[in-house]
Amino acid sequence: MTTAHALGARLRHLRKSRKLTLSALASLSGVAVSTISKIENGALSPTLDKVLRLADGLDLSIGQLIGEEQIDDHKSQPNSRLLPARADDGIVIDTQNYEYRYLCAELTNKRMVPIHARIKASGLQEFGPLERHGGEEFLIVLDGEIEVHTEFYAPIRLSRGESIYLDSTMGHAYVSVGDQEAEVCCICTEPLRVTVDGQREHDSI
Amino acid sequence: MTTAHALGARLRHLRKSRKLTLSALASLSGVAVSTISKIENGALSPTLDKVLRLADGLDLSIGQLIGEEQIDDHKSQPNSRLLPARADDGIVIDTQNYEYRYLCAELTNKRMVPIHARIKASGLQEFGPLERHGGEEFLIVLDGEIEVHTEFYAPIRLSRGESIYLDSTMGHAYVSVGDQEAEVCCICTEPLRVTVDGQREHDSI
DNA sequence: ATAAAAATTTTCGGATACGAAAATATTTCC
DNA sequence: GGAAATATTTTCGTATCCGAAAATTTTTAT
Repeated sequence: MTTAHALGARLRHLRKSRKLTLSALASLSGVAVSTISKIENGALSPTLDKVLRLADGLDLSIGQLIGEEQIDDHKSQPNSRLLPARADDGIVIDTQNYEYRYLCAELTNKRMVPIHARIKASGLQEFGPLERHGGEEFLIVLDGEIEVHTEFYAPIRLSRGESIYLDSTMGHAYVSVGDQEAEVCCICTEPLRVTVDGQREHDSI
Repeated sequence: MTTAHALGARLRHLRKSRKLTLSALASLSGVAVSTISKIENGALSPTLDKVLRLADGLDLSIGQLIGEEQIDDHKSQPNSRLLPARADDGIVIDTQNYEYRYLCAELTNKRMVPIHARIKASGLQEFGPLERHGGEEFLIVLDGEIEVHTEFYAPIRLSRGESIYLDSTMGHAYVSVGDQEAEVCCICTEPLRVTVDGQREHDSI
């Protein structure tokens, strides 16, 4: 198992990147200098106790220290990305039930997936089986009127300006009401990977 | 530090709840029966190596085993929450620049915060200092026309149906263009905690 | 209730983690 | 370059982890 060695390298990297000396980390963590040195060199397999103290001293969770868990600069690091979506930007994807466009798709690594959609289906039987995927979604009606069908709730009508929040793992379908095709904006927390003609869609986040 | 003892209790609980005997877990994890027994009784402080093997045997991350990290049913467990937001639902919050409502606020523990807002400010000097907070946000113009001012980009105009995605840590301000107050829908990935009259707002997620 | 089986704890010797201090290596400053 | 300061590694004695097997406790079956 390469884990012991990997932890050493990782620890050294984390310590150095914070410009800490062995003794600085020793006093932060309460672990002896010599012990940290040996851990970094893979010369011993530390007890949990020491690892926890070190994680604490470095202000990390143990998962982050041993590399199981991502070190999340996401939250603290002030990013400054921005991308507007114009009226007809993006590739239009045409499916049985929706004609939709991913908004701001050029911006990658987003935490939300905004989608503009025109709802073609106007009845549940026309729609087919309910859709389900990971995460949560929020939808707001931009134009027209829709009906939201789900696995566990009675159908819900939404008109222009109204919105809904739901767990995407629950089966769901949006259909237009009336003769006009409704327009909506839907924001998901996870990429859809909807199947189109049996093929998996590209990542959209 | 009560940690050693706590880990023991936790481990025992996790093992029992899976109906595993010491020797069953021993063969799953590769840690000797006697060692597991001692760990459970707090009679020794295990090495990281053993803890990792145990976590692996129990199919947990180390953070989950020692209790730093939630055992996350979130991802696998299919939730089925749903909440529509009607045209005038929710409490209206009136600030200098925006008059806004949290949508679907009755649904808690969401991963996104949807907000409906009317943009009162119509110039940057009227707006005051740029806002900044954690996470990311997506905004779509429902009515009227707005101008997006940010810390690092030239102002961007958006009209009805257009949208923008940005990192909320970057300073930003939305102002209406023209005499009409624009209406927008904004979705954030983290609660805002905007200060109103110096007081921190309640959680909105 | 008693024996047999299974599960857990204890024992004990060898292996190894640990920290203080010594030895070595690296950096800083004339 | 050389001395002083700082940082890191090594040494070594003690404490403790670890696993095999023995001892004990708990469960099962009759």
